[in-house]
Amino acid sequence: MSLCEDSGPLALNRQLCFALYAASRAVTRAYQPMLQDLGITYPQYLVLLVLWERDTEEGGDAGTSVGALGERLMLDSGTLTPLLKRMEQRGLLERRRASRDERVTLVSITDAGRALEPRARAWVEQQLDASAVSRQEVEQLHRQLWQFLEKLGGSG
Amino acid sequence: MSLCEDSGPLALNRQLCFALYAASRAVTRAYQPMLQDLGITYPQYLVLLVLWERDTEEGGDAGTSVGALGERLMLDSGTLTPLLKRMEQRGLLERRRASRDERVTLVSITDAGRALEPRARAWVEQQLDASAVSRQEVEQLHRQLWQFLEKLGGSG
DNA sequence: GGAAATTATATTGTGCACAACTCAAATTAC
DNA sequence: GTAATTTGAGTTGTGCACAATATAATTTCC
Repeated sequence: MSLCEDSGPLALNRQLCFALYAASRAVTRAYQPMLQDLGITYPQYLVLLVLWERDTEEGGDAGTSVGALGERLMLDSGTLTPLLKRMEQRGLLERRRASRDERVTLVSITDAGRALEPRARAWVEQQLDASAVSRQEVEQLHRQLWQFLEKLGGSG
Repeated sequence: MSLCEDSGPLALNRQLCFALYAASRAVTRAYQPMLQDLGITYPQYLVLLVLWERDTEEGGDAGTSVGALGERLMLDSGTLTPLLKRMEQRGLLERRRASRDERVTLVSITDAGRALEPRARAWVEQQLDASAVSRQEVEQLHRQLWQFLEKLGGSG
């Protein structure tokens, strides 16, 4: 790919920032068949991943606050609030105010939301098996990305 | 980071897809001070990178078609057309129809657009020098991302 | 050479991201 | 105990992404 080969004063860094940007969108595109089948979007899927996870923990059904979701997904309320409302309208989750602190909105998964988990899991497993990318490559890339993310966060 | 450590049925793949998504947004955030200084957005910066590059080639000023830009940035006309119109309004580039083929819109950089290049380059160089991430790490991550992108494209 | 198919861009509509702001509830300081 | 501050969601406005569609110019095929 020519983007990967040429050089120039801005080339090195552009390529990392652009490679990240392009790879992120490519992965979202790769998820589209599954997401369309489930009737959700990619960020909605990420929200479900967090809720599914909390759901299987003990004492899980207290709900997850919008703030906790945002910290986990690195998204703010301006993104999450309308997204969660759409998911609530589709019956995938419920939102209610916390009685202990009325400022907090607690989100909890519904049965309809739970029902999507095995379908998503099956698809992901199948993709990993069928993929040209080995699990080892996936793990290595993942590790490097988190190292990079931590250094970005630490240095500004 | 707990996102990087826990496990579960959907964990491995989620972490790569989410790591890419989070890293891409983190990089965009890291560019914000420079972008705000130049008065542009991140995708607009990517467009300028392509135009700056073509500008320094010989016979560069024939302009770049919307299609060529889209292929390079992996974006379609639905994204590019309004973005390019905003950049045109800010005087960073010009759009005109190709005389050889009236379907084609040619984009060419203006002096105002050219003037941003040294400022962007200086900032990027400075960031690379000041960063906690070594150039070697940047290069390795970049290489792996392109390998991954090529495999994604090849296998679906 | 004219109808049909193709191509390049533009338009429309939905859903993120995110900055900036509002507002109410809770905390703190005094 | 109440005024000032902080905190957690929500709102508003701008700008991507991208699917689906539209439109007009070009090419292809008889």
